[in-house]
Amino acid sequence: MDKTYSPGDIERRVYARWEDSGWFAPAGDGPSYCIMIPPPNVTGTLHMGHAFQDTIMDALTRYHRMQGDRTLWQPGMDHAGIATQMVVERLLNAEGRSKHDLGRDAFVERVWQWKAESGGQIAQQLRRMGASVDWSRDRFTMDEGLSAAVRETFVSLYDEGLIYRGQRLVNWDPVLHTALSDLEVLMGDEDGFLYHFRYPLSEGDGHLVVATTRPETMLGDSAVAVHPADERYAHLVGRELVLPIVGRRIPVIADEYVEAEFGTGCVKITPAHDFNDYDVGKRHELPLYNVFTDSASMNDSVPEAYRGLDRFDARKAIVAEMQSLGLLDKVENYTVKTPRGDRSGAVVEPYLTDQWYVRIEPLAKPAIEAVETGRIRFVPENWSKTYFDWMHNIQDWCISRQLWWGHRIPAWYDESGGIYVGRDEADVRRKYGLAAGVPLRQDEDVLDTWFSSALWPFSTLGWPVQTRALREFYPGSVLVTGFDIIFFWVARMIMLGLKFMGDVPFREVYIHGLIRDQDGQKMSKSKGNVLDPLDLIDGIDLESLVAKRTSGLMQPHLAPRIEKATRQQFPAGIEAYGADALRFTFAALATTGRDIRFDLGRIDGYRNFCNKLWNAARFVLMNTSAERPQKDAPAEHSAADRWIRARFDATVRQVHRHFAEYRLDLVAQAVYEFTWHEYCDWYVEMAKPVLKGDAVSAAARAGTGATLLEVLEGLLRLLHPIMPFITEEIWQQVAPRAGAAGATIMLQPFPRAGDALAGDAAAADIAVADIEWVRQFVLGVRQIRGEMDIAPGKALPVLLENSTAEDRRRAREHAALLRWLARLDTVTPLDPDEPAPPAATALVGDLRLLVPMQGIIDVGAERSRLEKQQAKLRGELAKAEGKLANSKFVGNAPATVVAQERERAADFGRQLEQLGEQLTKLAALD
RNA sequence: GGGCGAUUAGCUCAGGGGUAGAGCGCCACGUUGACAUCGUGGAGGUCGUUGGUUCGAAACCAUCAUCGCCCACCA
Repeated sequence: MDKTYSPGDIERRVYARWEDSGWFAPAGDGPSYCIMIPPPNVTGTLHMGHAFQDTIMDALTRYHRMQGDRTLWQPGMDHAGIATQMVVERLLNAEGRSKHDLGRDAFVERVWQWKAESGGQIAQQLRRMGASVDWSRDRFTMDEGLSAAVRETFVSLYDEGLIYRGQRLVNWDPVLHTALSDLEVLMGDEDGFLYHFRYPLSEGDGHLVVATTRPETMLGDSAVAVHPADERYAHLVGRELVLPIVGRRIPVIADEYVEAEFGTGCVKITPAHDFNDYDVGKRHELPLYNVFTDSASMNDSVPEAYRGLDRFDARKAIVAEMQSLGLLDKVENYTVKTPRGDRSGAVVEPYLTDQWYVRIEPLAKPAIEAVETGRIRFVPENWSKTYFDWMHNIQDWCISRQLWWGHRIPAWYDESGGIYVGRDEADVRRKYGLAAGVPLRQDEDVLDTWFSSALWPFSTLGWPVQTRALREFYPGSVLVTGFDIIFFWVARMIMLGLKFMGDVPFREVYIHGLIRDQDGQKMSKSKGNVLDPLDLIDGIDLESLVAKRTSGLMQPHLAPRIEKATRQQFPAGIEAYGADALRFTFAALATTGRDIRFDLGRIDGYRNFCNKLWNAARFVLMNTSAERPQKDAPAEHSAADRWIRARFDATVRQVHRHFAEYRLDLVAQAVYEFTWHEYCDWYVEMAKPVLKGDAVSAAARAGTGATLLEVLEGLLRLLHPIMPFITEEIWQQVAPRAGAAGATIMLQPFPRAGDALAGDAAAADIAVADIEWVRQFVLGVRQIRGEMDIAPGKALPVLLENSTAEDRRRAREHAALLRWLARLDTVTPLDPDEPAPPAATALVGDLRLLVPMQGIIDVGAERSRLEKQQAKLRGELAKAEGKLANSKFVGNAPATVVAQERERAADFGRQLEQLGEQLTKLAALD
């Protein structure tokens, strides 16, 4: 083995072997365990959020697989309608063509071609992360099977009256020319203006002043509304105004919707271009005047001067004309709530169109109950509140999109507009008894991408065919996802899963936090703070990193700033940390449900952790026999052996508990602590005198060798779910010596509580107590050494004062250990009446360790050292005594707490006494 | 306007009614045959504010402050 762990050489080889061997597929006859991957967009590449999420899912998957569960981690990708169409359109544009030049069929063909050539890069990147998904079951939402599931659900919902077609206002993206669901519209605060316009009365003098942020829509006004209780305007209700520029007569109406306190208390009503106005219009039976084209320029219904103008140009022109007419009352600066499409960034318009909707309430009801009754559990629990809030206020879901890439809506129209819904045209003709001669044309629209995503938990398993996989793996065990898609995806899966499978799609929903940069900023291309997980695995030099971050920017003028920040933060580029270090970092940061600042310091530390493990393994391999020990060869376990086994066992128990609670951060912390600070820092050091000492029996040597190997082998299995690569690589060498057989660590049993323990519990208890004593002893000597500046290499004599028989037994039995760990020369108990030489002191309970000072130690320094300890102890003692003197404490606190406090106070007292004695002796030397 | 979350060491974060923790960083010492991606020792915190509950609060409750996020139709 090399002196330093170098992941690059190992990871690809190890992964290829796992994949080629088919080990990711469900196996065995244990209970089913299933996680569905949230399908990444086919256009996507792996970002930090994916890498984090994949680490969590893979750790859970590997843990359960090792537990013997029949485990499936289902992979796949999403066709991502709008995103993918935009990518391919951009490519066409670069060739100087548009999708209309190609026509629908050729365009769709082109998208498939793009997918075959450049789509799904993320699958390769997932492999680099070590993801143990079952590639043999890989799915794509536009696969024939999944498309059949989409058609089946659509037809079924339609037949049941849960899907309908209707004309109403939708969120219209005038750039992409498609409808959007409410969720795809992002509301933002933007600087704008509030314009106050005068609308003259049609008869007599006077006018009303209306305030609007959207002057261009006034061309479509069909009323002005005031509040019914607003006395200022009560006399005008029912009269008419002349709509300026247009000249149309419009009524003044009264409606509760108006807030009398806002602005002038008069609102212009434009039913065709505002969701609220639409409702007002309905209540008052107002006419709708649509003034926009589908690109949101003015249509032919408006006065000639405005026809064809873009909406924002029209706005300026209308304000100018109102001003020249003397009808512009005033203009105020105003923060405008602006809706934008989440993909295009275009300002979205409420626009009157025919669209398909899912009637959501009947589906939402059981989905709410499923969470209320605990059939689905959110982790952490508080996300269920978010879920309920949304589900209780949910609106019908607009599922049609005016795109070409996606699942075409399985609806056909006859020449008079009759609607027929079926699996295909033949099915429709059969179902509705339409003769072959009746011309039918299919709906041009496709379905919202999230419609097919909502079916993912069962469509991937073969539904509507009743497959074995469906029986085995539905419902899934847990869904691992970010809170940002609870509405988009989680809620819809629950609704459709309950509807079509009659059961929840998963038992638990584990919601993880969002990965942010070291300053808490969201990572984004335009901020230039994106980290690519692959760069953390493989490393990247500074110039490549700068080039990567500054190329392809939407706003190229940001490049210099990004470059500067990048050069400052990564003067030497990014080191190659390896996938395991990255995964361990994610696991360690995976505290539930809060944002995560990705701190490079952490990954640095965990790379070192990999190296530590690697070197511990090197030590073990170099110092144990390659021969498997004979079954009946005499082996004898030392206290240290029993101690480390007990510690390992305690760690195993913790890990199981933390996995059950999805606390990967605590799993990581527990295994880190054990590996570094118990196994390496103490046990490996304790093993050295046994393995290398002269006066050691073969049986003792065998016992320690076996313990080193067996605990390491178990530890590798314990670490495997989080660090699959390095554990596999080491395990291949360690396992045979530790008596473990098998082709791969990933199919070995996960350590169970009790496995590692050797011998009876009583012996283990004694061993643990002895080793704790040894550690206190060693720490005491080291502290003297460190604080008194004694060379680490200098062997010291230690005298034991005030020792019990137990102390002397321990000192005798563990003399070799003490000498090695604390670099001691001799350990000598003093008789009770034997005079002690001047010495530096450390306490182990009531036992006083003395390091004689002649020539080594400065009396003054030792005194001030002891005085410092004394001061600390006095503080603690005062606190404890204060409590004990408080009769309320003694009277009310539980007896055990009081007893514990008494004990503490007594301990402090004794220690102070010891220190005091020692100080007196030192004082006598001055 | 509603809702949620956060506030603990210089930084990133655990913890949780009775002794304040980790990693990184910092200081000192160290080329002891696993590892300098290391070892040993050390310094460093009145746990955001103000009240309350309690024998006891960093933890529970309330209030405020600051920051972040989600939802919502005052034009």
